[in-house]
Amino acid sequence: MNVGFSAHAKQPFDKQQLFLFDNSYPMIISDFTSLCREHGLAATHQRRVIYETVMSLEGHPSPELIYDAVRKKIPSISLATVYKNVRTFLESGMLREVSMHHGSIRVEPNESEHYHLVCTRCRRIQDLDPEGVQVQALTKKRSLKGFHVTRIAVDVLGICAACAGKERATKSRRREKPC
Amino acid sequence: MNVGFSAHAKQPFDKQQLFLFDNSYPMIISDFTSLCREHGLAATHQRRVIYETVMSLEGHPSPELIYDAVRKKIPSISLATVYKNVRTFLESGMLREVSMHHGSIRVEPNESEHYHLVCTRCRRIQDLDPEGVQVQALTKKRSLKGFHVTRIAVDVLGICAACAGKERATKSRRREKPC
DNA sequence: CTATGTGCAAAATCTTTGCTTGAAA
DNA sequence: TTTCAAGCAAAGATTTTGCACATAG
Repeated sequence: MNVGFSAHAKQPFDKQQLFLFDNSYPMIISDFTSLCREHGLAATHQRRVIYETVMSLEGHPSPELIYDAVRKKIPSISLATVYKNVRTFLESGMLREVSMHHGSIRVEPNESEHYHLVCTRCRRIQDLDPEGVQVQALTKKRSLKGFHVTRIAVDVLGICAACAGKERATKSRRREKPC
Repeated sequence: MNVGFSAHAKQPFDKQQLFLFDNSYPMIISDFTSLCREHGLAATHQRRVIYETVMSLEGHPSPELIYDAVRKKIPSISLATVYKNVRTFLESGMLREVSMHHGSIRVEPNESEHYHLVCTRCRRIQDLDPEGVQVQALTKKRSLKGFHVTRIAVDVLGICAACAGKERATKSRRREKPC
């Protein structure tokens, strides 16, 4: 089941208009409170403002930038609260990351062409053979104009077998060290 | 022009065996010293050990992990030297990152399916329409076994127009704030 | 009421910087 | 012998944590 915005609902964040796609027909769910309930979270004022702020921002904001924007509406909010809630939203699936943040730089010693399998729970990275997948079509797009392509990185995101097992056992949502 | 290792040169890092592919035929270049010369870097002992250590490591090591491994060979090396050289190698193209590290988490408010155009110089991220590119073939690979795929992220890496312009003007290699 | 979230301050990580000494070209 | 790198210590940036108080359910 996917949660998403209608194509135009984006710009000034037309608040209570979230849609829930069920692979068959869209159904309207009331508001942020329901969205939180869907994800098992308390619908606090701070959360609502953080979420709406993120959705209203252009680009790919960092926690600091979100904090700066949220402070205009709740001057007393703390950076820790923004961090905690961004993390909570990411873990619950209400928001997602541009690409998996590993906390530190990761160097790639494997010089051969390959993709990655990245676990969003434990952040483990495994190499993946690219056989039969052609993303090179991307380098021919006119929308690239001015951009000099050097490489195309493909990350297959999901839950690794080890984490899926643990999940069933513990129901924990905590971020974990790589399996 | 691509610099790479032969398929089997990987395991215990068969040192002086680097190959230079010219899109036509491979030619052998002498050693680490030549590789450094190719990239305009001084071939110091520390650099050699750091580079060889990275290439010998399995997985996708962080600077800390590289530091731990290098210290076994040069106990007096400093973490700062490892950081400086990892950065130097990444910027010169002698090594590459698993995926672009942005220093902080980046949240994706755009819920529609799209890819990213990422500048490796200024790290700016732009959205890219995925029209006509099918990476879904990846979800059918048997090598995925046990991994539950939720999303496939595609990053087109390269140099944005603004950075390409600056490069020509200043020849600077410094990491810069997004254009 | 009871469980969860917030705010604050402090700590833990990760990374860079300035400067002096040392090594490479 | 000049230029670039290493080592060290300190600072800067990013993220998490513990705890007292507040709020949602």
